[in-house]
Amino acid sequence: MRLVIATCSVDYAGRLTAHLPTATRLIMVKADGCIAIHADGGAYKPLNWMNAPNVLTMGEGEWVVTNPKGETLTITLYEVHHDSAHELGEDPGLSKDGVEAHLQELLAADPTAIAPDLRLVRREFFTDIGPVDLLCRDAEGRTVAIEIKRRGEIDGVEQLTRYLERMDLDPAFAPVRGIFVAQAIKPQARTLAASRGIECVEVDYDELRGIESDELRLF
Amino acid sequence: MRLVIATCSVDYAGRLTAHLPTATRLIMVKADGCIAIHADGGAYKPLNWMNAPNVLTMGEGEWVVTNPKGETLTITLYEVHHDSAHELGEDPGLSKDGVEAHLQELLAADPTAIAPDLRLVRREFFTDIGPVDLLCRDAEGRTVAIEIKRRGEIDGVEQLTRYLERMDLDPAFAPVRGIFVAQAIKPQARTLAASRGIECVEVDYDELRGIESDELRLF
DNA sequence: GTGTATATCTCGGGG
DNA sequence: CCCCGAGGTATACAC
Repeated sequence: MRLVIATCSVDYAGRLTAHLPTATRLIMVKADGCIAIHADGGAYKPLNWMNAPNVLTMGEGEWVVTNPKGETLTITLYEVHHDSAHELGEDPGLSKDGVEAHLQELLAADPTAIAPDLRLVRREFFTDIGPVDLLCRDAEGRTVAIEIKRRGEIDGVEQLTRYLERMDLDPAFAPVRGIFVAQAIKPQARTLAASRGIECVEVDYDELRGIESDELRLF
Repeated sequence: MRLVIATCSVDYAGRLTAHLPTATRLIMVKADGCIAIHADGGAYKPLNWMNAPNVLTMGEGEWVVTNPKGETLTITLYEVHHDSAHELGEDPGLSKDGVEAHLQELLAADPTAIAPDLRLVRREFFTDIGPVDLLCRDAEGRTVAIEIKRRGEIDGVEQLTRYLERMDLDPAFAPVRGIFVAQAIKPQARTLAASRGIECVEVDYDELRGIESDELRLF
């Protein structure tokens, strides 16, 4: 990784055009070729950047980065205050816990946490417009499509609505019952769901993990 | 801005928990207090970060960052390879061109670029679920709701559909004609729009700017 | 503050 | 390659 602190101006031309007036900034050049220009504030997002793959041409006081899509980033250097290079090596990468995938896993293992009469038919059931998180059947033998979100907002209801619309076209499934599941469901999402006949269920992630642990302990 | 290259491990506990095994990385500390940990590759997003406002406690071989929401980032330092601080000063900020706002401006100035019989009634017409980009009337006197996007994807069609549903409840408007406008419209968005009776129009940004320039030149 | 829409979103997975 | 969906999304802006 190369770190350059320089007084510079920057121009990006690609999906949009953007210009940075002259000021002192950090230019970060990573081993994979991607470049980011940071100011001394404003969260983690750089002011300008260019992802790999790209080609970096370092001219006299001007760096030009181009990528295969025809986007260009032009850095005009007026003064370099610092320039150092560092060998970092491969990064073992980040491990995460607590995201939707895990929530889906827990609920797939025990759909009765959503409603007592559910049994799982498939996880990630593919319709031609995308995957339904959980496909179940209820006590009456009705097909149940379940959309799981960490946070229950309007988007998720829209998504489930699309799946329901689609599956209702198939007589083998129709009429499909829809359940929207999240750790917390916002009032507007709840209202929209209600107006479309979709049930809402809130689940507690920690509690689910607790239940799972308890069940494991029984064996 | 302080730049530290160090062999370290990192743990984040907050909206989720995440762990980074020991490796050499860049730790960037910005003037506003926000911290980002970068590997030597993988685009501009840091592996871990903590935005301002937060409190950084630098102990012996361990930095702990906490924010008001109770999230914590713990950096365990094993070896520091580089440590430098730099005065960057205020950044004048980025100016952009070519985003949706400008596209909307150009089309508001001349809705006939969308369809020859349109005349503008209002820009940013507020319904109770959000603003319609352009509200027009056509030659037949029908109300036309127009949603403008840089890239035409399914979300935009959903958005326009919600506005149309809403406005159709008002007899003063119904039946509302819907037009989805973008520089390029993806096939699935087109299909969804068609199934909902929404028209699709692609516009060329450079051409619009050209037309605008021509008109200005006439005066 | 909540709600809504945007982003050069980024990033990853599946067909 | 595109499409789709998630994100510790972040960010801006209206109410």
